[in-house]
Amino acid sequence: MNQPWPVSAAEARKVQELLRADVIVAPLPAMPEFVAGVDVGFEKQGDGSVLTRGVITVHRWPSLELVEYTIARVPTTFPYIPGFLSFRECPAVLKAWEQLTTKPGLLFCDGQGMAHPRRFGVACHLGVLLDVPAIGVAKSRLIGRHDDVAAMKGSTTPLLDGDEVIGTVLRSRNNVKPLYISVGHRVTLDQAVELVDGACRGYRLPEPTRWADGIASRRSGILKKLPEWNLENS
DNA sequence: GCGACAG
DNA sequence: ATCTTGTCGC
Repeated sequence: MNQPWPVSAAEARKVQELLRADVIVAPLPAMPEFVAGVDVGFEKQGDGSVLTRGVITVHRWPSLELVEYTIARVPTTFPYIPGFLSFRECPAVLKAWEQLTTKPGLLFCDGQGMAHPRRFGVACHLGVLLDVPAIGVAKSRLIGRHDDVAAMKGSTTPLLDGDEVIGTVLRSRNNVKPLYISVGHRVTLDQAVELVDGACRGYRLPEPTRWADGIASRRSGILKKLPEWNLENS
């Protein structure tokens, strides 16, 4: 887990083609006691440099109450290139993982899992590196085609790349843009969809993702609900 | 060459 | 992702 990190898309591509063989698609044996939301944000520094801010929120299942969260910052080294997002975001997330007191047994990652050109999106990358079950929860499509999804919450339609099912488009809330769900690691697609749907509490994003996203993007709505927000935290 | 393109 | 205000709808 501490090999030289890719610096170019060409190197990153080789890493993806090597690690994709480690992705395991199998049912989660039992629901873990803790699940987590993973997301990333960026901070421009005065000198023009950029810091990547990784956030992991841990929740008890099935109440989804927040039990802990960590924030880690690292210099941003990899550019944003569609298909190579994980190489830009993982370093900060791995650091945030090391800071956790309670290691969760399932990750809700912001981005694609196998619904990726080489079947190795950020959810697969994190799941394999940490060897923890992971689900890809993306807010928009990277690749694949699909029919329109019914407007009612809970509706789904398969995401296809040719004749291969690479994910599921899920309407997590009435009349809102659907979510793109895919397997990250150690879960089946049907399970992933069921878990995401079961983790939604009236909002478009499942709770873990919503909290991690709120903290990573520094939205006051979520920040003010944090246990100790009067101090000089994040 | 042209268009698409997670965050 | 980030830069940014108000506004339409349930």
